[in-house]
Amino acid sequence: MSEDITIYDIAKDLGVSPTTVSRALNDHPAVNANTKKRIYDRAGQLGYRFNVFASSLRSKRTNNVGVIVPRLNSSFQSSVLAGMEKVANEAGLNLIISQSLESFEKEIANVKTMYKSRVDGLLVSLAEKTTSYDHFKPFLDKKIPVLFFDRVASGLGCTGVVIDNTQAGYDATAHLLAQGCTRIAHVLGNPAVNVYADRLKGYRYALMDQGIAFDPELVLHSAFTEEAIDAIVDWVMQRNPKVTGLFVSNDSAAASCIRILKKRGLRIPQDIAVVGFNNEIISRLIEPNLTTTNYPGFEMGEVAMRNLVNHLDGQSDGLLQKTNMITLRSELIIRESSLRHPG
Amino acid sequence: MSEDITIYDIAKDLGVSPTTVSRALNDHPAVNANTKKRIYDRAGQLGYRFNVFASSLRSKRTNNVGVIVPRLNSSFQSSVLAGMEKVANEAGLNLIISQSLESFEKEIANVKTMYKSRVDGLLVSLAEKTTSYDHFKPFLDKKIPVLFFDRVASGLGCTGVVIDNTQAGYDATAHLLAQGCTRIAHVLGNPAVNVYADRLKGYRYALMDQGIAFDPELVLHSAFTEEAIDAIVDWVMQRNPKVTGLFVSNDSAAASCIRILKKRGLRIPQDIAVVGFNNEIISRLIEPNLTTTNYPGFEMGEVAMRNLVNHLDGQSDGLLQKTNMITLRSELIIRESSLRHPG
DNA sequence: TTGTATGCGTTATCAT
DNA sequence: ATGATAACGCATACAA
Repeated sequence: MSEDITIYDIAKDLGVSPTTVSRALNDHPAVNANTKKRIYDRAGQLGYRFNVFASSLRSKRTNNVGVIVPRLNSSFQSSVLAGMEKVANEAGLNLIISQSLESFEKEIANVKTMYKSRVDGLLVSLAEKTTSYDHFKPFLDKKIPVLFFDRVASGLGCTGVVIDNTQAGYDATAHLLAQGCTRIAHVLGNPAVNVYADRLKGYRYALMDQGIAFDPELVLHSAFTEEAIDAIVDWVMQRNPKVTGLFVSNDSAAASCIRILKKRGLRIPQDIAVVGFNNEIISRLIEPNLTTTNYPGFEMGEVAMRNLVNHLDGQSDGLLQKTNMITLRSELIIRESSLRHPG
Repeated sequence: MSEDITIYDIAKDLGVSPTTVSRALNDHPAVNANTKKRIYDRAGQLGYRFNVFASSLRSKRTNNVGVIVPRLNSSFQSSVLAGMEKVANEAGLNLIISQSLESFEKEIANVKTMYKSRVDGLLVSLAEKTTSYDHFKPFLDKKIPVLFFDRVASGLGCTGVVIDNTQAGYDATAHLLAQGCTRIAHVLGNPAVNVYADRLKGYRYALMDQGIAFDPELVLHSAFTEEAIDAIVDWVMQRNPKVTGLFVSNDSAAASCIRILKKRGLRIPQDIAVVGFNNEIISRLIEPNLTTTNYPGFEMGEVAMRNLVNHLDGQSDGLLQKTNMITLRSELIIRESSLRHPG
């Protein structure tokens, strides 16, 4: 457990003041290039390690930003994080990542931990079960920036990075209609979450535009847990008249539905055309391949982090305050699970 | 941006010394229960926030532990992290998580970041591309504990938490042999990684035990990237005499292979029986369902973190030093993709 | 361009 | 059971 080298050691060693060493190591412009080089080199030789705690204590900046996601085990979230990490690295920020596992309690605990860790900013995609936003209040009170991505909180005055879920829901439904489906069932998650609420809205608009009456009997709220999938399929098969199109707001759930529907003797897409959401890897492995909406994960991560960085650097106080929602492009990817009229 | 409350504020407010406040907040036994309660309450009222930086600066402990995983988007890794988080929470430790995306360079950068962050300990599952362990030297030099899980480094004297990959590889191969496959191909990742090397060993032992000569023509090293999958299938189909069993050391790759093999007109398992590895969700969605080896992710996370915690608490200096490898139980899960003789 | 002095908020040490 | 004091390593206001 060798002793840690400090800027005092380097200073003494080189016959300069600790201030100069500090400045040199922070690449301060007012330090002689020569001196700077000598200090850099000596620091390297001595195995100097910058003390983030002393620095944070003094400067009141931690260079840590917190990220809270519902689940880590999705290719979408992994892409988001990769995008965030890229931008954060360039800006010299570290990421503290945690997952809420869709639980409200766990999200509250995570936010509290982030607060105690004194992150400079927070990036959040809300848990499915989140029902209020009080847990973010300490951040807002202290004016620590909070940005949301994908699953955003409304009414907090925080910037959000999203896709146009209403449009995406509309496109998915319109596609099913164009394939000749008239009885289209829609399965979504917690309707308090913007992504599900908006897609449902799009579903209704698309029906409306085709003069088809909205039937609440064709809308199901599901927890999307493994156990819930069987219930979804049961529900679908019990609809009367028969459902000919199924729009599930989640790829894994949609894929599982396809599997079970096939087991029960239904042909996809002839008997039921199926559309998912998110373009997870599974959508290209299930048979038939799943029609879905592509989510720009990496880009969403980049944009969210870039905005936070700009805010922290004070480059965009005016801009960010006014920006309330940043919308990225998404697209419907049509595959065999919904293609009834090839061509 | 209200001013932060410090223990001095609480002390002044209550007419006690800052030392007492510090002790009370750390639940020091030598503080009067009454005083303690008064301090707790007042801290709450004033909105006091513990300053981790001042604390870390003085105590030289950060209560942060770093975790580096190859990829976050797998249900296995997500389980591992959940297990780690559970134990870490109970011990009052925070997790700093980062992904190497299987890249050696990125792993080096991650380790460096963890070092600069002064984590109290490090938990690592190596990247596929990692070829040396020099980047861990700063940790070892400073006697900061490094533990490996799943993909472990040998020769560093660090504890590792693993499953018996040799046995698992043996069981998978023996199962294929029992199903009547004699020409069994094996596809693995970087053979420098223990998990692949050991499973290959198991594959060879199983063949040996059935008196079947090992044929290097039946072993393929793959990067397991999306692009590499087609190459795997091409390779499999070019083997001569025909391959009747396929053991792929990765579930997603195995699932993709099944999909493509089916497209090319082969029946699974009649023409080729397929076995994967890891029991990822995909293994139960692909058709036919994939035979695979179940990995105890959550438990692996718990065990690894528990060992680190014990080490940090100095509870087990003797024990951990001597423990070099902790092996958890895994099991072959037989599903339709390899079942040629039902019963 | 460089240096001096001080403080950030906590905990360790020693004392009472 | 409680307190006084110093120290952790760095950054900054001010001075030169």
